[in-house]
Amino acid sequence: MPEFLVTVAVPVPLYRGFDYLLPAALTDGARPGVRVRVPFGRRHLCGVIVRAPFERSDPVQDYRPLDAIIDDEPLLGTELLTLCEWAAEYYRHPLGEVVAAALPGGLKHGDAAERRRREQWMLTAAGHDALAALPSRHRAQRSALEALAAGPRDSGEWNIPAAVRSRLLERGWIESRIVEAASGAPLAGAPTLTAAQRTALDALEAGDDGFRVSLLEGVTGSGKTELYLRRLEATLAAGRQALVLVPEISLTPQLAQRLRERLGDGVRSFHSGMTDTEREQTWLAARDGSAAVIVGTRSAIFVPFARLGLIVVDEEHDPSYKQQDGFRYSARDLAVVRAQRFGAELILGSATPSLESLYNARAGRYRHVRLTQRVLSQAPPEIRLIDMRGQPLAHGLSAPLLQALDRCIEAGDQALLFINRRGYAPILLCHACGWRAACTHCDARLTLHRGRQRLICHHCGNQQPVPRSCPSCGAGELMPLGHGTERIEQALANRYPRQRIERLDSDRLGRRHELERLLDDVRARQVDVLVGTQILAKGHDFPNLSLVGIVSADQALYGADFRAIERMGQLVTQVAGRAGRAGQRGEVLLQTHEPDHPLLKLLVERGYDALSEALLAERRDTQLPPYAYLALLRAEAREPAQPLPFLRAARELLLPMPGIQVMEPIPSGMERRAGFIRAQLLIQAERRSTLQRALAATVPRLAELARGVRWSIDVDPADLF
DNA sequence: AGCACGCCGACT
DNA sequence: GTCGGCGTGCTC
Repeated sequence: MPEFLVTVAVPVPLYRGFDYLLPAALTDGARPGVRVRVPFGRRHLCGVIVRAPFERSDPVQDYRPLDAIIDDEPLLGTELLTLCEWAAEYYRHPLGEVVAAALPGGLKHGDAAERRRREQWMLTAAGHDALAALPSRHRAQRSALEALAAGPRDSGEWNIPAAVRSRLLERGWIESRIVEAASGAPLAGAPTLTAAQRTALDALEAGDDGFRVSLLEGVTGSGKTELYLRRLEATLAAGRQALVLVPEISLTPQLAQRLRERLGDGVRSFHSGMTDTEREQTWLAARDGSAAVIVGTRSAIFVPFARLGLIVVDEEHDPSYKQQDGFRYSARDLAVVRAQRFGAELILGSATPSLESLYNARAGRYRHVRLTQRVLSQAPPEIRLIDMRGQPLAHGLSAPLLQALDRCIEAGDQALLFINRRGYAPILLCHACGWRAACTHCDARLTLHRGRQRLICHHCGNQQPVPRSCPSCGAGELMPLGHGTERIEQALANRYPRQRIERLDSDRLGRRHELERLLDDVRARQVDVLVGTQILAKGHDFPNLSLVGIVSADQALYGADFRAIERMGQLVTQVAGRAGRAGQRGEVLLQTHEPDHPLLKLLVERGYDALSEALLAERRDTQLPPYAYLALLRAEAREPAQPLPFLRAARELLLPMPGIQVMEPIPSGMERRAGFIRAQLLIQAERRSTLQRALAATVPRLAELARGVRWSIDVDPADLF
């Protein structure tokens, strides 16, 4: 009697398939995509069958039988499974780990794939009355009730503190109900499109249904979201589902709510801020077709769909679509692959498209749809450079910027200041001996955080108390050098004691409700000046800003990374775009010590289009992406002598491969980080396929060379540090 | 990544 | 004399 084997993807970092004997009693259910429990060494793991049963041909090899089959039906359909296989190949990451990354929480560990009934919260009649009568000092209750007044919310998507919820429940103002499936009808109708939006929508719609990629380039305020909505409506009307990706968790509730108003309550969120159960339920709801639209962050690219018709990647240029550790995939690039294999439509939206997408549009692979006018038709903000050289500065702020702030505040308008640096000051210096607070684990200075009274390393998270006197000479006065968001916030609070100054950076994002409340206050014009980092550039809507100040963008101009200027252009344009949205033209001031830098001038005088044009020409001349393909082999070890020899050995493996260039291994930008010495090897190719071939032949062999060295391969690296 | 096996230092 | 350090080797 012949024996049968199945290949199982096991969640371990190994580049091999693992074959298991299939017990005769289990033959029927063993299909690709089905989860199984398998013995692995001394452990038992949950894996996924990736190859249908095949007859055993090797009589010598010792196989172990699998323990059990978990699913009756494949949990991963062909579509998701082949996406995982493609991603594992392309990013050179073990398939078992890719599959594990695609499965949410409990499902990854073998929990039964059961759809629970869906619980929703809604207002009672008493709740409606209470909302009208509630004193405004009950802020938390009020905003919770207001959220429900707009319509029922899924228990997982109604982010309020448990204490507030139980208080409301006690008073009989809210109730929960179990619903079977999405049922709510849209609450809002569609607004009339502007002529420009109409033209753009026609361009998105033209041609047959099915696979197509459109790069929707639209300046801030040009109404991209309305176009997404139109295509989403059409997709749902055709009985298909849609996936909408956003770069940041904090953007999901906002967008999900807006979509829900128009598309009904089949809109569900999916992101890492949800509990395992919530994510698992949403994942299953998309898979069985009962969730119509999923709004999510990067990891949502692996949500399965019964009938996927449309993917939208909002702010497609955003670097957070690239995972920066472990399985280093790009959700935006996988969206292209997924849409193509599934015959779905893909819209890449941005006010500042990545050079990759512009290049693809230019090459005719993507439709290039432009929305150059703002809906409210005011002129786009003009960016004015402030030459800081030799100027007196108050906490990093020049006289012209401070004067503009004065005028803005006097007029009762709102201002935004952008600085891409958290904390109070990036350096703490001893005035007497020159000592600087440094991280003991990294080649980095510690950042002074005054609010928390701590010195913090932004690279490894290491913290220590702020010393009273210099630890080196014992005598000197310690002075903060440079400026972060905290310091600017404080300087402004001192200058404008009667105004409300708020800070928005990842340090303040601890509690989700806090962010939403702060944004509400900003929109209600209760905040006069908002100081923050790049979070401000990520699509939050501030309708009342009349002044945007960019404290500095100079770092990018000296930045070693080849994408630094592209990023700077995107950030500056995005932040500037926040200015002057509702009727009034905004003012944008950019402080710099490099007012003559040609690319900075180009951006300011002729805009992101012209900058991207120039950068593309530069990339072509230097043979960098998108005109070439890169992979970066990173290595790190506790022992300083280890990474480079490992990379040299890896280079020897790679050198004979045709069609690629292999650079000399070099120490990483920050050589020591979190106690590890790091180095990297850059591989370059003119064609994706030759790079792929070279990596396929060499990467699985690297494990043998790695003695005490941790390594990882990064295909299409986002930065070269 | 786990989890074992295996050969050298400070403890009851 | 044992407990335990983490080097290295393997996982169908």
